[in-house]
Amino acid sequence: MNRLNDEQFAAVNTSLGSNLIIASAGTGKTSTIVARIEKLLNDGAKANSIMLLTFTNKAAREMIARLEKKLGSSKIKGIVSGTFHAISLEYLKKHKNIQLKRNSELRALLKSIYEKYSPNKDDLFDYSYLADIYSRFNNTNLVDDFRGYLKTNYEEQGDNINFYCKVLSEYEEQKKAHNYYDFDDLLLNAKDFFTNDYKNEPFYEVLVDEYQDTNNLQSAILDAIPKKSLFCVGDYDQSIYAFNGANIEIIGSFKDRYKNARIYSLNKNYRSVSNILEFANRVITKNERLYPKELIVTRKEATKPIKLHSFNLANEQYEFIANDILSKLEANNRADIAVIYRNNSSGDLMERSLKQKGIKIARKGGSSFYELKEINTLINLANLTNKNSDILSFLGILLESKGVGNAKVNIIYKAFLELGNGSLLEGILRPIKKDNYDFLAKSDEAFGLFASTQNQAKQSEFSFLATEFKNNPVLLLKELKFDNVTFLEELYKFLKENENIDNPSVLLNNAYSSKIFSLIINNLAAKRSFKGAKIVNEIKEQKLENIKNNCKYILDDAKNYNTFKEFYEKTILNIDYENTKGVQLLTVHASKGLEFEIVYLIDLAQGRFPNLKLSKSAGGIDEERRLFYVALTRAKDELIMSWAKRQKEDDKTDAIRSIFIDEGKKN
DNA sequence: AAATGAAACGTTTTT
DNA sequence: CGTTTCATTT
Repeated sequence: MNRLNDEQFAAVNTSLGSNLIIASAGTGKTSTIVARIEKLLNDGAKANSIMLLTFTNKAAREMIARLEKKLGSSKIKGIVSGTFHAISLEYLKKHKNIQLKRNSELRALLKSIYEKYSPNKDDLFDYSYLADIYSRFNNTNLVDDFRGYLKTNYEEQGDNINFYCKVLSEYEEQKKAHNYYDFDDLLLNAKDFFTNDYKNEPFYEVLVDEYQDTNNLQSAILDAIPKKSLFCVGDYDQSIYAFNGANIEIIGSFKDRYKNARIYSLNKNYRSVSNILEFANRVITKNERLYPKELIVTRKEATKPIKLHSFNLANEQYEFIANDILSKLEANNRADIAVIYRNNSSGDLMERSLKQKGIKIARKGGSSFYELKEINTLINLANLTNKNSDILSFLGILLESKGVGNAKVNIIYKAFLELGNGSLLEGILRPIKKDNYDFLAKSDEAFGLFASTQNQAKQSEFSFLATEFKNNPVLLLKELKFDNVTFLEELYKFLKENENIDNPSVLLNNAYSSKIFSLIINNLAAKRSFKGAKIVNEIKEQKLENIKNNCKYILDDAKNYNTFKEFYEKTILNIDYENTKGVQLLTVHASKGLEFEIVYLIDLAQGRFPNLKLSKSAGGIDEERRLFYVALTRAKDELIMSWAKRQKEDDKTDAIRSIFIDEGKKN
């Protein structure tokens, strides 16, 4: 779509200031943003004075690619683009030492502090819920401190609040000591940075895509960025991230918050055929209209009827859909077909049914790829070769050694740190030499376990080790068992050979083919192949194959980066590898911004979608309805809905079909 | 006191 | 499936 329609043209050519573009689903929002940037550049704006904020890094990449195709790379070089998080990191790391960490890793840290102080009471929030609340607080409340926030919102927790505050303040101290940052820290620090430390020229214009999903903190960052003009594009009907703090009021109150704000809307839908669009429109009009708008059909061709299939059992549904997809593969590309669901768990069984029929799939998200143990192990191993003494990576690796738990990891970690004068890597590779190591015992009570009389005898026990590692004083630790020692030696070998390698592809490939890695994944495959108290060898082989396949993705992806740190940060920011070669399996949330010729919308049982438990909190039933609307409007030509009365055979009651289906039906 | 292994549990969504 | 809990082992 190269030519702009009247609505788009008006938006693209608006003057500098505060502009909000209400872009309904499929109305050419991306083209509009791309055209706007092109116009700014033609007006003489410097590329590096344009900032483009998107919800995913993939979206940013695609828009930049489109601009590059149109204008050539030299003209657009310097445009600041990416998610709030990615751009924040970009700026912050110029001034600070930032060790970006995955949420799951930092949760482990929080957990350990939580458990250290935990009073034995049964009305306590568990650490994970506490982490959620804390994150919510950070993203939404810019006024109170955490204690005040808890007192206001969780008054009934009483004295527990003191405990929570203590845990979180120590957590913050720990993070600071290691320079650990999580997603929220990136935003919090970015807000500070743009408020106090940003000294360059103001931006010519800041453009924001998916504006309906910004939260209060992100909105504050926007306000803090010095700029001449703001260009926000969004659709309140597609606001689906309330759980993440997204505040629909931000788009709703645009006119009130910015003086002389101009509002444009894009209503002509180029994506979907009429019956799908009309269905979606009927559903979404049940929600309050924040700005008047309507979706206008432009595709007037004949339509295929929207289908609805009902089943008694979820598995029958998956089976049917797999067959239905199979029948369409002659006429359609796999990647033009999507199966969309509310909960990731729907994807697991759907995936299995499709695979059984030999249909290639590409699944997005899910039990996050980067949270897989094998992937984390690979990344942790590589991460240990760099110079910072990363206890979280060390913990991740050492816990895989039999007979080592949290407590022992700590002892070993501290010993290496002492022996390396503060550097873990040095402690493992080149421990300092002393006549005796009693000083370790005095430095921390954990080392009370050292006894100099035992030291000599103990050390000689390990003379069989093949490497220099046999002389490492860490072996004096009396709680190291035979297995642990050989495990540590394998770690030593890996680090020794890779300490000076920074190329992520080489480093990860070496980690992948290392002995220590094969030890770990063997255990992992064994764990995953337990059937009734026994390891089934056939399954184990298959799991091992799975693990290796998972690793291949990441080994492939690593080729795109020059330094390990760059790779590491990008994987955490979820700058994902392309996988568009199969039938697309994805959650509604992950489908945002995408479109497919054929869409299967599955598991539309009341309770599941809308999720009734959740609709009592956060965005409520309206948000669930918006989710449904987003799912519907992904479909270009064909929409097939389905649901089952029972998820499992032994479910006690039958579900009814989603009320949203009935809302969309013509009267 | 720490680690293990078996058994029960529950499971939204993402940067 | 991974996580949590509990009883048992080291």
